[in-house]
Amino acid sequence: MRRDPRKTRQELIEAAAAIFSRQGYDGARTQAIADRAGVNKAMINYHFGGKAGLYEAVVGHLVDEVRPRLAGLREDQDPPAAERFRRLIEVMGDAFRRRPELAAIILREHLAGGARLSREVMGRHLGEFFATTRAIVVRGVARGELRPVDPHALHLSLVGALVFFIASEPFRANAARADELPAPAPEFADYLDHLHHLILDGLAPARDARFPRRES
Amino acid sequence: MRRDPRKTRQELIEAAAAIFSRQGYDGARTQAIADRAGVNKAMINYHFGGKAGLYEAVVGHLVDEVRPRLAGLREDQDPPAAERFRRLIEVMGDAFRRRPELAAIILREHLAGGARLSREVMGRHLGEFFATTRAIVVRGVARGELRPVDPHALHLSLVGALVFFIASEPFRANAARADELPAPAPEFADYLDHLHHLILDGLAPARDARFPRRES
DNA sequence: GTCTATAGGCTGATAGAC
DNA sequence: GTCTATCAGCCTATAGAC
Repeated sequence: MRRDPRKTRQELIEAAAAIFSRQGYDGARTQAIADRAGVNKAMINYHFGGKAGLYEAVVGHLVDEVRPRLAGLREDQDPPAAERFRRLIEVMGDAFRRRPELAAIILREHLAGGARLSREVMGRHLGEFFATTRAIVVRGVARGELRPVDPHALHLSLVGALVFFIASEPFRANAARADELPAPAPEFADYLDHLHHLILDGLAPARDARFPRRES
Repeated sequence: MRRDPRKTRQELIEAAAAIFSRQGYDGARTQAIADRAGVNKAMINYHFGGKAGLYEAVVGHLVDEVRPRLAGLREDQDPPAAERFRRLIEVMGDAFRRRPELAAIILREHLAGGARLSREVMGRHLGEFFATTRAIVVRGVARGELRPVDPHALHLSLVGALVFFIASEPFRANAARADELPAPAPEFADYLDHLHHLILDGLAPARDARFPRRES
């Protein structure tokens, strides 16, 4: 049967994203990916040159979905830092909610040292990612809206906190099922609020005027 | 040649910790573990019943190294929340600096949903971990030292930020080598300070009186 | 307890028909 | 472009000598 080759590629990438993110590169079986995509295993080699090529295509595809929105955030320098952070968290949160695979794959690739990524994906895309946080911090400090802070440190803590929430969801679900956790995990939207508030004011009691209040 | 069986077990666990943390469970080769430990591959099956058993032994061993220090933190309720957080970050940071494998394995296991862990390791140990953060938060809020905050959310953001820093070290080293990152990563000790300050005061400008100042 | 040799299963990749 | 059939390699686990 003759299908649309673009559809084949697309379906392979979607299936691969799901499986690579859950099983990891080494744990993923090309047979499972092909089955999930509903295409023949040989198509992986025909269209992507093999498992490694498919993996790279997946990462590039996922990263490209977020890039334009991050670029917009980086360039719109007018809003105050608090508002820009809110948008940054919203954009990243939205990307991760719609594509939990992205969070898992970012983490797995960090753990692997980026060894499987082409220089292009690794440097350019993730460099831009960091540049967005840095742009907000530098501007905010210059305006006196933020205390002086290492942008790199803030970026790592923000991304780490965000990615970990998504990536640990299967674990928490498992632990909750086993009644091992004494408290339920927060909803994702609440967690994003929490992060925003934490970044702006930390845990300082009520004197905060920066985080938009909801109660009182 | 007749060796000390306890030494064989110990060396296998050490070697396995290094290799599992870098390559992941599926990526790890039992041959590589045996080579690194300087023992025969068949010893893995003799002493641990196979690859899976060795993995569980590794996780249990790593987690047990931190447990007593966390328990101490949980029970010493006298110091103010700011100080208890400082100690918590110090203890976790110290554990991760001495054993980067722990951070990587925690992350990988979260990604895998904890499927490879016995209920004991999963629930008891990590439940205690969360309980420590929660104890500090609950007490701090009750004393008015902290604003009301979801302990679970704080725990996730704190652990995520910390674990991600360690786990992404290979990636950053790689990116730095390729001149892809515009700024050097912070030192670990500085990052711990950053986290402590972030948790206490966020990015609020100078009005902070909670984080111990160093300059001025 | 330790080692060697080997079995047995599975995986990614390819050759070739259509 | 897609599929079937098949291969060669690798990896874990085991049987058995020492």
